[in-house]
Amino acid sequence: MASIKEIAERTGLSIATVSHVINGTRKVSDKSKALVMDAIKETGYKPNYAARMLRTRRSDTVAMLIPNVRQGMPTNIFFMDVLSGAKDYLQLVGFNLIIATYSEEDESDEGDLRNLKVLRDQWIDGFLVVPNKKKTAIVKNILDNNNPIVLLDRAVKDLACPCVYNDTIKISRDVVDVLYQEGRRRIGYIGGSLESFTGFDRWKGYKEGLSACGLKYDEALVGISELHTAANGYEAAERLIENQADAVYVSNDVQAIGVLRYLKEKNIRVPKDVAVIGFENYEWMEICSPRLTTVCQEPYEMGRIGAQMLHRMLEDETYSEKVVLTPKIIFRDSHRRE
Amino acid sequence: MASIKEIAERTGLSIATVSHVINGTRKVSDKSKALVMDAIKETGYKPNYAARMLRTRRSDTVAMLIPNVRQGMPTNIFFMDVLSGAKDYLQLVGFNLIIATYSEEDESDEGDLRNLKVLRDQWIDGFLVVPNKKKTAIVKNILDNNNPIVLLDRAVKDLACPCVYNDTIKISRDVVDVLYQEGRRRIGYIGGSLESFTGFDRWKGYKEGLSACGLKYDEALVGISELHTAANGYEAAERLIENQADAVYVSNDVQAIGVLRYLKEKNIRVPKDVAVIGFENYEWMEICSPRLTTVCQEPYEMGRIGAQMLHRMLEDETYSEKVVLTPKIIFRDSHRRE
DNA sequence: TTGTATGCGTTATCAC
DNA sequence: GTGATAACGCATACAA
Repeated sequence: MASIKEIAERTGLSIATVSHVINGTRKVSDKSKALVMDAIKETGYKPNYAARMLRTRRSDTVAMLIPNVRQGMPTNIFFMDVLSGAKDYLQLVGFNLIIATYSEEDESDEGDLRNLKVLRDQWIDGFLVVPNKKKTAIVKNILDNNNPIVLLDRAVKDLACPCVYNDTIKISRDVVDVLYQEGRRRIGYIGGSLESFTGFDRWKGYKEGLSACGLKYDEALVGISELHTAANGYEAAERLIENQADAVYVSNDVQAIGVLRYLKEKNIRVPKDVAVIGFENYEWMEICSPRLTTVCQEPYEMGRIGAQMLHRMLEDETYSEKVVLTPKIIFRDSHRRE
Repeated sequence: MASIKEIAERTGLSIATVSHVINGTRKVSDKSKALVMDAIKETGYKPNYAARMLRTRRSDTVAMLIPNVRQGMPTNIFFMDVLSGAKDYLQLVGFNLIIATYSEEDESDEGDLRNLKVLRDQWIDGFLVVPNKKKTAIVKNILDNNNPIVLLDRAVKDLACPCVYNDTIKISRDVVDVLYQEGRRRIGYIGGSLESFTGFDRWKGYKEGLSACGLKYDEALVGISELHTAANGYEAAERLIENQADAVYVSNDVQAIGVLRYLKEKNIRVPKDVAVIGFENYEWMEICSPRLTTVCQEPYEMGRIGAQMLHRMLEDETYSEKVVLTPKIIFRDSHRRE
């Protein structure tokens, strides 16, 4: 591998000049410039990443930390889209993106801090993190080390750091309102753990939505489960239906699968007997019977904007912002009165 | 940030000894060892990644290159699983994983080579690549630079490099056989471009399967489209049904969505009127009507094995292997005679 | 407009 | 068992 020294020798110029040509960091005569360019082309010279990094203390690399994703799960579409958004932006501005995960189940913070090489070695310029309510240690660790960080998807309220997240509470209120407008009065809720950021907000919005409509919050119509599995959704649906729910807001895609399976098995007509509104907006929701009305987040945008914010933070230390995205409801057939 | 020099000073030992303690690379007295460990703990010293990299010429970082993924697509589940498998293994053995994508549409090879920073800068220890039939330039470029590479999902036959892929031809033959055993005689095929590795093999297996059953290959029962979209699947289904297909093998998940939508709209009963076998094995296929019988690949395994192979190549230059995975058919309800 | 020389933090070679 | 020191390739302060 050719080095800058070789280019200098070939061109009869100094290392300094060559370096300045490469980085455009001071005035160089056109003649020298051309000389250097030619030599670079001939030798196929590439600046040594490690050497540059050692000198400049910048790696042009950011890491994205997400919770461990289960195999074959629709949720993976969400994370992949977030990832794509971030990656597309970073690739554009010449940054590398490292991907790492932490375990959602493992309770010990120390485990993550020990296992995440990317946190241990201090060479990453900045972090994009999808945080977990139980695992704020990772975020704190990054902040303690004075590393730039942008939180994705979930805002950590007691932590003053930049983030991009969805206004889940508002959209959940809207969902309830839609169902109410369609004449539903026993509107149920199925969702994930209240210990999770997203689980809590979606549930909170549901509750607020009820009272905005003048409806009572009824535990019998609420199914919360720690794990997001189709089986959980199935069981929750069973209970809600037994308690005469006439509408269900399922606040995550995996449980929605279970809910739909239950309704189909029991020949409960959607939306005639029970209206359903789901979460996330994937193509496959088009082929449910009937086509599923859902809340639509914009994961790609979230990733892209987050990466952009982080990039800006790397150039301007004082920059900090909280960006709130507004999810939309995609109206299909499963919510409306027939 | 504390450096190795500081540790040396604190302990009264030399830099060399400290380095050897850290790397376990030569005998050091227990006493010195303890001294160093203590100093490291006190100062929170971390070896400088760039400096080490500069010296050793190893980054302990590999990059995964995949085709650009469209937003909200089930295919993303597949890639995310591949990614997870690779990442889990690499995280375990202390490697970083960089993720980058190339555009499937962009015809110019040069575009990718120019835009992919990870290919330009030569600091990645090895590559995991999901190749594209039209874009072998990326693979060749990596090989030309003498970088270790493992191909994922798709084997490039004229290129002798290690890979993990599925025996798609065989499983496609099996799919046809299953439908034949169920009494179907007008078995159609819907899939993606024959210009793609996967598209070609699935189609080839279908064709071979037909002749193994003594059935004629009939163009009227075959719908190939360049783009994998639900809309394409829809149109293809329309044509096949008009031509009296009594079974359809849809060889990718996105088009399957379109096919199912068409059949539902036209009230064509599955599997009574038309049997359907799909591809990929995601949870949402459970809630189709009826539950969709599908070919099941193991993307997570593929990623994990690929990473493992690459890791081994980095330690042993002579190592090279081709691993063939065997997909399975997940039997649900959409294939069987009622 | 250009060149010289120093140092970034390691690892590894050689010497003791 | 241990230490001194060169070298990795680059960016930059200082000098000309």
